[in-house]
Amino acid sequence: MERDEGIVEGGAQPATERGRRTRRKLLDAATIEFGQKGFHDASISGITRRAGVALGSFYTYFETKDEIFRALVRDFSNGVKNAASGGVRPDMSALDTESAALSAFLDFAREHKEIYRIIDEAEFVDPDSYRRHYEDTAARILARLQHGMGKGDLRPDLGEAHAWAIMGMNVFLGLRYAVWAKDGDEIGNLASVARGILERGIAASDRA
Amino acid sequence: MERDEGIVEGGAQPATERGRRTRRKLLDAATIEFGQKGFHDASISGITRRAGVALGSFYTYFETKDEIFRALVRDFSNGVKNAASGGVRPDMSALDTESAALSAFLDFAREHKEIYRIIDEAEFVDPDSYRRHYEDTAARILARLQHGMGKGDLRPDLGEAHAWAIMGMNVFLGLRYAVWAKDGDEIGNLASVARGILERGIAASDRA
DNA sequence: TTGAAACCTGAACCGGGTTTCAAGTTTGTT
DNA sequence: AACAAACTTGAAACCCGGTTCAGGTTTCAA
Repeated sequence: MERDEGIVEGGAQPATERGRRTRRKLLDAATIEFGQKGFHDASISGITRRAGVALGSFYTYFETKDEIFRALVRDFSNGVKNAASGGVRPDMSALDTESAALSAFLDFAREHKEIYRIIDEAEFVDPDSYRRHYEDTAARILARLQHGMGKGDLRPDLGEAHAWAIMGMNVFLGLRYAVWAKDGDEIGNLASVARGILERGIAASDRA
Repeated sequence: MERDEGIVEGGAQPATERGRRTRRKLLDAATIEFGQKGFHDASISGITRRAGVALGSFYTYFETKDEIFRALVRDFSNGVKNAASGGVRPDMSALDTESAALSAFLDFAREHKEIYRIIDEAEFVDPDSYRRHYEDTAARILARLQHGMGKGDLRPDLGEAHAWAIMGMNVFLGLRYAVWAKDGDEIGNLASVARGILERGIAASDRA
Protein backbone atom coordinates (compact mmCIF):
# COMPACT_ATOMS: atom_id res chain seq x y z
CA MET A 1 0.00 0.00 0.00
CA GLU A 2 2.93 2.33 0.52
CA ARG A 3 1.48 3.64 3.71
CA ASP A 4 3.41 6.66 4.73
CA GLU A 5 4.60 6.49 8.28
CA GLY A 6 2.54 8.73 10.49
CA ILE A 7 3.91 12.23 10.48
CA VAL A 8 3.03 12.79 14.07
CA GLU A 9 3.27 9.47 15.84
CA GLY A 10 2.41 9.43 19.51
CA GLY A 11 5.29 7.36 20.82
CA ALA A 12 8.99 7.61 20.15
CA GLN A 13 10.15 6.75 16.67
CA PRO A 14 12.81 4.08 16.29
CA ALA A 15 16.32 5.48 16.10
CA THR A 16 18.03 2.66 14.30
CA GLU A 17 17.40 0.69 11.18
CA ARG A 18 16.72 -2.42 13.20
CA GLY A 19 14.11 -0.55 15.18
CA ARG A 20 12.33 0.67 12.08
CA ARG A 21 12.22 -2.83 10.71
CA THR A 22 10.74 -4.23 13.89
CA ARG A 23 8.13 -1.53 14.10
CA ARG A 24 7.08 -2.19 10.55
CA LYS A 25 6.90 -5.93 11.18
CA LEU A 26 4.58 -5.23 14.09
CA LEU A 27 2.36 -2.97 12.01
CA ASP A 28 2.08 -5.50 9.22
CA ALA A 29 1.40 -8.32 11.62
CA ALA A 30 -1.22 -6.22 13.37
CA THR A 31 -2.96 -5.54 10.08
CA ILE A 32 -3.40 -9.25 9.56
CA GLU A 33 -4.25 -10.03 13.16
CA PHE A 34 -6.82 -7.24 13.50
CA GLY A 35 -8.22 -7.84 10.05
CA GLN A 36 -8.68 -11.49 10.75
CA LYS A 37 -9.94 -11.47 14.33
CA GLY A 38 -11.17 -7.97 15.03
CA PHE A 39 -9.80 -5.77 17.75
CA HIS A 40 -10.77 -7.73 20.81
CA ASP A 41 -10.09 -11.23 19.67
CA ALA A 42 -6.76 -10.08 18.38
CA SER A 43 -4.04 -10.40 20.98
CA ILE A 44 -0.73 -8.68 21.39
CA SER A 45 0.93 -12.03 21.66
CA GLY A 46 -0.72 -12.99 18.37
CA ILE A 47 0.75 -9.90 16.79
CA THR A 48 4.23 -10.48 18.14
CA ARG A 49 4.08 -14.14 17.20
CA ARG A 50 3.22 -13.25 13.61
CA ALA A 51 5.89 -10.60 13.58
CA GLY A 52 8.44 -12.99 15.00
CA VAL A 53 9.44 -10.83 17.95
CA ALA A 54 9.14 -11.21 21.69
CA LEU A 55 6.04 -10.07 23.48
CA GLY A 56 7.88 -7.40 25.42
CA SER A 57 9.27 -5.78 22.28
CA PHE A 58 5.82 -4.62 21.40
CA TYR A 59 5.97 -2.10 24.19
CA THR A 60 9.11 -0.54 22.87
CA TYR A 61 7.06 0.81 19.96
CA PHE A 62 3.50 1.11 21.17
CA GLU A 63 2.23 2.01 24.58
CA THR A 64 -0.98 0.06 24.34
CA LYS A 65 -3.01 -2.17 22.11
CA ASP A 66 -5.19 0.82 21.32
CA GLU A 67 -2.27 2.84 20.12
CA ILE A 68 -1.15 0.44 17.43
CA PHE A 69 -4.73 0.12 16.31
CA ARG A 70 -5.04 3.87 15.99
CA ALA A 71 -1.85 3.97 14.00
CA LEU A 72 -3.35 1.45 11.60
CA VAL A 73 -6.58 3.39 11.25
CA ARG A 74 -4.68 6.53 10.31
CA ASP A 75 -2.61 4.50 7.93
CA PHE A 76 -5.56 3.02 6.12
CA SER A 77 -7.59 6.19 6.14
CA ASN A 78 -4.70 7.78 4.34
CA GLY A 79 -4.48 4.85 2.01
CA VAL A 80 -8.08 5.31 0.92
CA LYS A 81 -7.53 8.96 0.35
CA ASN A 82 -4.45 8.43 -1.75
CA ALA A 83 -5.98 5.61 -3.72
CA ALA A 84 -9.05 7.60 -4.69
CA SER A 85 -7.19 10.74 -5.57
CA GLY A 86 -4.53 8.76 -7.39
CA GLY A 87 -7.02 7.71 -10.04
CA VAL A 88 -8.25 11.12 -11.07
CA ARG A 89 -6.76 13.67 -13.46
CA PRO A 90 -7.68 17.34 -13.17
CA ASP A 91 -8.84 17.63 -16.76
CA MET A 92 -11.39 14.82 -16.58
CA SER A 93 -15.09 15.56 -16.79
CA ALA A 94 -16.91 15.46 -13.45
CA LEU A 95 -18.56 12.16 -14.28
CA ASP A 96 -15.28 10.64 -15.41
CA THR A 97 -13.72 11.85 -12.20
CA GLU A 98 -16.28 10.05 -10.05
CA SER A 99 -15.92 6.90 -12.10
CA ALA A 100 -12.16 7.00 -11.79
CA ALA A 101 -12.29 7.62 -8.06
CA LEU A 102 -14.63 4.68 -7.56
CA SER A 103 -12.54 2.36 -9.70
CA ALA A 104 -9.39 3.30 -7.86
CA PHE A 105 -11.11 2.79 -4.54
CA LEU A 106 -12.41 -0.62 -5.58
CA ASP A 107 -8.93 -1.68 -6.64
CA PHE A 108 -7.58 -0.54 -3.33
CA ALA A 109 -10.26 -2.40 -1.41
CA ARG A 110 -9.56 -5.55 -3.37
CA GLU A 111 -5.90 -5.31 -2.44
CA HIS A 112 -6.62 -4.56 1.19
CA LYS A 113 -9.74 -6.32 2.25
CA GLU A 114 -8.83 -5.53 5.86
CA ILE A 115 -9.81 -1.88 5.46
CA TYR A 116 -13.45 -2.47 6.11
CA ARG A 117 -12.89 -4.38 9.32
CA ILE A 118 -10.33 -1.90 10.54
CA ILE A 119 -12.23 1.23 9.68
CA ASP A 120 -15.47 -0.26 10.93
CA GLU A 121 -13.98 -1.31 14.21
CA ALA A 122 -12.58 2.17 14.68
CA GLU A 123 -16.16 3.16 15.41
CA PHE A 124 -15.65 1.51 18.78
CA VAL A 125 -11.95 1.70 19.43
CA ASP A 126 -11.18 5.15 18.08
CA PRO A 127 -14.46 6.97 17.38
CA ASP A 128 -12.82 10.26 16.53
CA SER A 129 -10.78 8.77 13.72
CA TYR A 130 -13.81 6.93 12.46
CA ARG A 131 -15.85 10.04 12.22
CA ARG A 132 -13.06 12.07 10.78
CA HIS A 133 -12.43 9.45 8.16
CA TYR A 134 -15.92 9.70 6.76
CA GLU A 135 -16.25 13.44 7.19
CA ASP A 136 -13.00 14.02 5.37
CA THR A 137 -13.91 11.62 2.63
CA ALA A 138 -17.27 13.30 2.15
CA ALA A 139 -15.57 16.69 2.10
CA ARG A 140 -13.27 15.57 -0.69
CA ILE A 141 -16.18 14.28 -2.72
CA LEU A 142 -18.05 17.52 -2.17
CA ALA A 143 -15.03 19.45 -3.37
CA ARG A 144 -15.02 17.41 -6.56
CA LEU A 145 -18.72 18.06 -7.03
CA GLN A 146 -18.21 21.77 -6.59
CA HIS A 147 -15.46 21.72 -9.14
CA GLY A 148 -17.79 19.91 -11.51
CA MET A 149 -20.57 22.41 -10.89
CA GLY A 150 -18.17 25.22 -11.63
CA LYS A 151 -17.32 23.69 -14.96
CA GLY A 152 -20.98 23.21 -15.76
CA ASP A 153 -20.70 19.44 -15.83
CA LEU A 154 -23.07 19.00 -12.92
CA ARG A 155 -26.39 20.32 -11.71
CA PRO A 156 -25.74 23.48 -9.75
CA ASP A 157 -27.71 22.43 -6.67
CA LEU A 158 -25.52 19.67 -5.29
CA GLY A 159 -24.48 19.78 -1.65
CA GLU A 160 -23.14 17.87 1.27
CA ALA A 161 -25.94 15.34 1.24
CA HIS A 162 -25.12 14.40 -2.33
CA ALA A 163 -21.54 13.79 -1.31
CA TRP A 164 -22.63 11.49 1.51
CA ALA A 165 -24.95 9.63 -0.83
CA ILE A 166 -22.15 9.04 -3.31
CA MET A 167 -19.80 7.97 -0.56
CA GLY A 168 -22.35 5.47 0.70
CA MET A 169 -22.80 4.10 -2.76
CA ASN A 170 -19.08 3.63 -3.19
CA VAL A 171 -18.55 2.09 0.23
CA PHE A 172 -21.30 -0.46 -0.20
CA LEU A 173 -20.27 -1.39 -3.72
CA GLY A 174 -16.82 -1.98 -2.29
CA LEU A 175 -18.16 -4.09 0.53
CA ARG A 176 -20.19 -6.27 -1.78
CA TYR A 177 -17.95 -6.52 -4.83
CA ALA A 178 -14.45 -6.11 -3.46
CA VAL A 179 -14.56 -7.59 0.01
CA TRP A 180 -17.43 -10.03 -0.34
CA ALA A 181 -16.82 -10.78 -3.98
CA LYS A 182 -18.44 -14.00 -5.14
CA ASP A 183 -17.36 -16.16 -8.03
CA GLY A 184 -20.01 -15.31 -10.59
CA ASP A 185 -19.83 -11.55 -10.01
CA GLU A 186 -19.61 -9.30 -13.01
CA ILE A 187 -17.14 -6.69 -11.92
CA GLY A 188 -16.37 -5.04 -15.20
CA ASN A 189 -19.62 -3.14 -15.45
CA LEU A 190 -19.60 -1.95 -11.85
CA ALA A 191 -18.16 1.41 -12.72
CA SER A 192 -20.76 1.87 -15.41
CA VAL A 193 -23.55 0.97 -13.00
CA ALA A 194 -22.47 3.72 -10.67
CA ARG A 195 -21.86 6.06 -13.54
CA GLY A 196 -25.30 5.35 -14.93
CA ILE A 197 -26.92 6.30 -11.66
CA LEU A 198 -25.00 9.54 -11.46
CA GLU A 199 -25.51 10.35 -15.12
CA ARG A 200 -29.21 9.78 -15.51
CA GLY A 201 -30.63 8.11 -12.38
CA ILE A 202 -32.62 4.92 -12.50
CA ALA A 203 -35.94 6.16 -13.89
CA ALA A 204 -37.22 5.00 -17.23
CA SER A 205 -36.21 7.45 -19.97
CA ASP A 206 -39.41 7.15 -21.99
CA ARG A 207 -41.71 8.50 -19.31
CA ALA A 208 -45.03 10.01 -20.24
CA MET B 1 -39.92 0.07 18.30
CA GLU B 2 -42.29 -2.79 18.95
CA ARG B 3 -39.64 -5.32 18.38
CA ASP B 4 -41.25 -8.69 18.02
CA GLU B 5 -39.75 -11.22 20.36
CA GLY B 6 -37.58 -13.62 18.47
CA ILE B 7 -39.64 -16.42 17.07
CA VAL B 8 -36.94 -18.97 17.61
CA GLU B 9 -34.97 -17.93 20.65
CA GLY B 10 -32.06 -20.08 21.64
CA GLY B 11 -32.67 -20.30 25.37
CA ALA B 12 -35.84 -21.02 27.26
CA GLN B 13 -38.58 -18.42 27.13
CA PRO B 14 -39.93 -17.02 30.39
CA ALA B 15 -42.96 -18.87 31.66
CA THR B 16 -44.44 -16.17 33.85
CA GLU B 17 -45.35 -12.55 33.44
CA ARG B 18 -42.63 -11.52 35.85
CA GLY B 19 -40.12 -13.45 33.78
CA ARG B 20 -41.15 -11.73 30.57
CA ARG B 21 -40.84 -8.34 32.23
CA THR B 22 -37.36 -9.11 33.48
CA ARG B 23 -36.24 -10.41 30.12
CA ARG B 24 -37.52 -7.29 28.46
CA LYS B 25 -35.79 -5.09 31.02
CA LEU B 26 -32.54 -6.86 30.26
CA LEU B 27 -32.99 -6.42 26.52
CA ASP B 28 -33.73 -2.73 26.88
CA ALA B 29 -30.85 -2.20 29.24
CA ALA B 30 -28.56 -4.09 26.89
CA THR B 31 -29.60 -1.86 24.01
CA ILE B 32 -28.43 1.17 25.92
CA GLU B 33 -25.33 -0.45 27.33
CA PHE B 34 -24.17 -1.87 24.00
CA GLY B 35 -25.18 1.23 22.10
CA GLN B 36 -23.23 3.41 24.46
CA LYS B 37 -20.11 1.35 25.06
CA GLY B 38 -19.93 -1.16 22.27
CA PHE B 39 -19.86 -4.89 22.80
CA HIS B 40 -16.62 -5.28 24.65
CA ASP B 41 -16.70 -2.30 26.92
CA ALA B 42 -20.24 -3.18 27.81
CA SER B 43 -20.43 -5.49 30.78
CA ILE B 44 -23.07 -7.87 31.99
CA SER B 45 -23.00 -6.19 35.36
CA GLY B 46 -23.58 -2.88 33.58
CA ILE B 47 -26.61 -4.36 31.90
CA THR B 48 -28.07 -5.83 35.06
CA ARG B 49 -27.36 -2.62 36.96
CA ARG B 50 -29.29 -0.61 34.39
CA ALA B 51 -32.06 -3.17 34.37
CA GLY B 52 -32.21 -3.16 38.16
CA VAL B 53 -31.77 -6.89 38.58
CA ALA B 54 -29.10 -9.04 40.11
CA LEU B 55 -26.12 -10.19 38.10
CA GLY B 56 -27.09 -13.83 38.34
CA SER B 57 -30.56 -13.23 36.94
CA PHE B 58 -29.01 -12.48 33.61
CA TYR B 59 -28.19 -16.13 33.19
CA THR B 60 -31.77 -17.17 33.67
CA TYR B 61 -32.54 -15.61 30.31
CA PHE B 62 -29.35 -15.67 28.29
CA GLU B 63 -26.60 -18.20 28.28
CA THR B 64 -23.83 -15.82 27.35
CA LYS B 65 -23.06 -12.21 26.60
CA ASP B 66 -22.96 -13.12 22.93
CA GLU B 67 -26.43 -14.54 23.00
CA ILE B 68 -28.15 -11.41 24.22
CA PHE B 69 -26.22 -9.42 21.67
CA ARG B 70 -27.36 -11.70 18.89
CA ALA B 71 -30.91 -11.36 20.08
CA LEU B 72 -30.57 -7.59 19.78
CA VAL B 73 -29.11 -7.78 16.31
CA ARG B 74 -32.01 -9.89 15.10
CA ASP B 75 -34.39 -7.51 16.81
CA PHE B 76 -32.98 -4.44 15.14
CA SER B 77 -32.48 -6.05 11.79
CA ASN B 78 -36.16 -6.85 11.88
CA GLY B 79 -36.91 -3.34 13.02
CA VAL B 80 -35.20 -1.87 9.98
CA LYS B 81 -37.08 -4.19 7.70
CA ASN B 82 -40.45 -3.37 9.21
CA ALA B 83 -39.75 0.34 9.30
CA ALA B 84 -38.83 0.51 5.64
CA SER B 85 -41.67 -1.65 4.44
CA GLY B 86 -44.10 0.12 6.74
CA GLY B 87 -43.71 3.34 4.79
CA VAL B 88 -44.54 2.03 1.36
CA ARG B 89 -47.89 1.42 -0.27
CA PRO B 90 -48.18 -1.04 -3.17
CA ASP B 91 -49.75 1.47 -5.53
CA MET B 92 -46.98 4.06 -5.27
CA SER B 93 -44.74 4.76 -8.23
CA ALA B 94 -41.29 3.20 -8.00
CA LEU B 95 -39.66 6.53 -7.23
CA ASP B 96 -42.23 7.32 -4.57
CA THR B 97 -41.63 3.91 -3.08
CA GLU B 98 -37.91 4.51 -2.71
CA SER B 99 -38.52 7.92 -1.21
CA ALA B 100 -40.99 6.52 1.27
CA ALA B 101 -38.69 3.68 2.25
CA LEU B 102 -35.85 6.08 2.86
CA SER B 103 -37.98 8.47 4.89
CA ALA B 104 -39.29 5.67 7.03
CA PHE B 105 -35.80 4.36 7.56
CA LEU B 106 -34.52 7.79 8.56
CA ASP B 107 -37.32 8.17 11.06
CA PHE B 108 -36.51 4.81 12.49
CA ALA B 109 -32.81 5.62 12.75
CA ARG B 110 -33.58 8.89 14.47
CA GLU B 111 -35.64 7.01 17.06
CA HIS B 112 -33.03 4.31 17.52
CA LYS B 113 -29.63 5.77 17.08
CA GLU B 114 -28.18 2.60 18.56
CA ILE B 115 -28.88 0.62 15.39
CA TYR B 116 -25.71 1.64 13.69
CA ARG B 117 -23.47 0.68 16.55
CA ILE B 118 -25.28 -2.58 17.08
CA ILE B 119 -25.45 -3.64 13.46
CA ASP B 120 -21.90 -2.48 12.85
CA GLU B 121 -20.54 -4.35 15.80
CA ALA B 122 -22.30 -7.47 14.61
CA GLU B 123 -19.61 -7.58 11.95
CA PHE B 124 -17.32 -8.79 14.70
CA VAL B 125 -19.57 -10.45 17.21
CA ASP B 126 -22.03 -12.18 14.91
CA PRO B 127 -20.70 -11.99 11.36
CA ASP B 128 -23.40 -14.18 9.88
CA SER B 129 -26.17 -11.91 11.04
CA TYR B 130 -24.27 -8.90 9.83
CA ARG B 131 -23.92 -10.27 6.37
CA ARG B 132 -27.44 -11.57 6.24
CA HIS B 133 -28.76 -8.21 7.34
CA TYR B 134 -27.27 -6.43 4.38
CA GLU B 135 -27.88 -9.19 1.89
CA ASP B 136 -31.52 -9.37 2.87
CA THR B 137 -31.92 -5.62 2.77
CA ALA B 138 -30.35 -5.46 -0.67
CA ALA B 139 -32.60 -8.28 -1.82
CA ARG B 140 -35.69 -6.37 -0.71
CA ILE B 141 -34.53 -3.27 -2.54
CA LEU B 142 -33.85 -5.29 -5.65
CA ALA B 143 -37.33 -6.75 -5.46
CA ARG B 144 -38.76 -3.24 -5.36
CA LEU B 145 -36.68 -2.28 -8.36
CA GLN B 146 -37.87 -5.28 -10.29
CA HIS B 147 -41.43 -4.40 -9.49
CA GLY B 148 -40.77 -0.89 -10.74
CA MET B 149 -39.17 -2.17 -13.91
CA GLY B 150 -42.17 -4.36 -14.52
CA LYS B 151 -44.44 -1.38 -14.26
CA GLY B 152 -42.26 0.59 -16.63
CA ASP B 153 -41.35 3.15 -13.98
CA LEU B 154 -37.68 2.24 -14.08
CA ARG B 155 -34.99 1.55 -16.60
CA PRO B 156 -35.14 -2.12 -17.49
CA ASP B 157 -31.45 -2.82 -16.86
CA LEU B 158 -31.25 -2.49 -13.08
CA GLY B 159 -29.69 -5.27 -11.05
CA GLU B 160 -28.16 -6.28 -7.77
CA ALA B 161 -25.45 -3.65 -7.93
CA HIS B 162 -28.05 -0.89 -8.19
CA ALA B 163 -29.72 -2.24 -5.09
CA TRP B 164 -26.45 -2.16 -3.16
CA ALA B 165 -25.75 1.35 -4.36
CA ILE B 166 -29.14 2.55 -3.15
CA MET B 167 -28.69 0.77 0.15
CA GLY B 168 -25.34 2.42 0.65
CA MET B 169 -26.81 5.80 -0.11
CA ASN B 170 -29.56 5.28 2.42
CA VAL B 171 -27.29 3.93 5.11
CA PHE B 172 -24.86 6.81 4.84
CA LEU B 173 -27.55 9.44 4.72
CA GLY B 174 -28.90 7.88 7.90
CA LEU B 175 -25.50 7.89 9.54
CA ARG B 176 -24.89 11.51 8.74
CA TYR B 177 -28.35 13.03 9.15
CA ALA B 178 -30.06 10.79 11.68
CA VAL B 179 -27.32 9.55 13.95
CA TRP B 180 -24.79 12.33 13.57
CA ALA B 181 -27.33 15.06 13.03
CA LYS B 182 -25.93 18.54 13.61
CA ASP B 183 -27.87 21.60 14.60
CA GLY B 184 -27.93 23.49 11.36
CA ASP B 185 -28.84 20.48 9.23
CA GLU B 186 -31.58 20.83 6.69
CA ILE B 187 -33.42 17.56 6.99
CA GLY B 188 -36.55 18.37 5.11
CA ASN B 189 -35.02 18.16 1.67
CA LEU B 190 -33.09 14.98 2.32
CA ALA B 191 -35.68 12.80 0.70
CA SER B 192 -35.72 15.03 -2.34
CA VAL B 193 -31.94 14.92 -2.58
CA ALA B 194 -32.03 11.15 -2.76
CA ARG B 195 -35.00 11.24 -5.06
CA GLY B 196 -33.25 13.68 -7.34
CA ILE B 197 -30.31 11.36 -7.72
CA LEU B 198 -32.51 8.40 -8.54
CA GLU B 199 -34.74 10.42 -10.85
CA ARG B 200 -32.21 12.17 -12.98
CA GLY B 201 -28.70 11.71 -11.55
CA ILE B 202 -26.42 14.59 -10.81
CA ALA B 203 -25.36 15.65 -14.28
CA ALA B 204 -26.29 19.04 -15.66
CA SER B 205 -29.51 18.84 -17.68
CA ASP B 206 -28.49 21.31 -20.37
CA ARG B 207 -25.62 19.30 -21.69
CA ALA B 208 -24.43 19.74 -25.23
C1' DT C 1 -53.60 -23.91 51.22
C1' DT C 2 -49.64 -25.90 49.54
C1' DG C 3 -45.94 -27.67 46.82
C1' DA C 4 -43.29 -27.43 42.74
C1' DA C 5 -41.49 -24.69 39.27
C1' DA C 6 -39.92 -20.35 38.11
C1' DC C 7 -37.33 -16.80 39.34
C1' DC C 8 -33.92 -13.89 42.11
C1' DT C 9 -29.53 -12.91 44.49
C1' DG C 10 -24.57 -11.63 44.85
C1' DA C 11 -20.24 -13.50 46.51
C1' DA C 12 -16.64 -16.05 44.66
C1' DC C 13 -14.43 -18.59 41.10
C1' DC C 14 -11.71 -18.58 37.01
C1' DG C 15 -9.29 -17.93 32.72
C1' DG C 16 -7.08 -15.16 29.66
C1' DG C 17 -4.87 -11.32 27.96
C1' DT C 18 -2.46 -6.79 28.82
C1' DT C 19 1.32 -4.71 30.77
C1' DT C 20 5.65 -4.59 33.53
C1' DC C 21 10.33 -5.41 34.43
C1' DA C 22 15.06 -6.78 35.23
C1' DA C 23 18.52 -8.83 32.77
C1' DG C 24 20.83 -9.66 28.40
C1' DT C 25 22.24 -8.46 23.40
C1' DT C 26 23.09 -5.52 19.38
C1' DT C 27 24.16 -1.20 17.17
C1' DG C 28 26.66 2.75 16.24
C1' DT C 29 29.68 6.43 17.67
C1' DT C 30 34.04 8.34 19.50
C1' DA D 1 38.38 -0.96 21.49
C1' DA D 2 34.93 0.61 24.62
C1' DC D 3 30.83 2.56 26.08
C1' DA D 4 26.02 4.31 25.93
C1' DA D 5 21.88 4.03 23.89
C1' DA D 6 18.78 1.31 21.50
C1' DC D 7 16.72 -2.73 21.30
C1' DT D 8 15.21 -7.64 22.75
C1' DT D 9 13.48 -11.13 25.73
C1' DG D 10 9.78 -13.92 28.19
C1' DA D 11 8.34 -14.96 32.78
C1' DA D 12 5.18 -13.26 35.96
C1' DA D 13 2.35 -9.68 38.10
C1' DC D 14 -1.91 -7.77 37.56
C1' DC D 15 -6.55 -6.85 36.29
C1' DC D 16 -11.06 -7.58 35.01
C1' DG D 17 -15.24 -9.24 33.70
C1' DG D 18 -17.85 -13.58 32.33
C1' DT D 19 -19.82 -17.39 34.46
C1' DT D 20 -21.26 -20.50 38.34
C1' DC D 21 -23.78 -21.81 42.26
C1' DA D 22 -26.17 -22.74 46.56
C1' DG D 23 -29.54 -20.78 49.05
C1' DG D 24 -33.57 -17.82 49.27
C1' DT D 25 -38.25 -15.75 47.40
C1' DT D 26 -42.25 -15.35 44.40
C1' DT D 27 -45.70 -17.18 41.35
C1' DC D 28 -49.39 -20.05 40.06
C1' DA D 29 -52.11 -24.04 39.37
C1' DA D 30 -54.54 -27.59 41.68
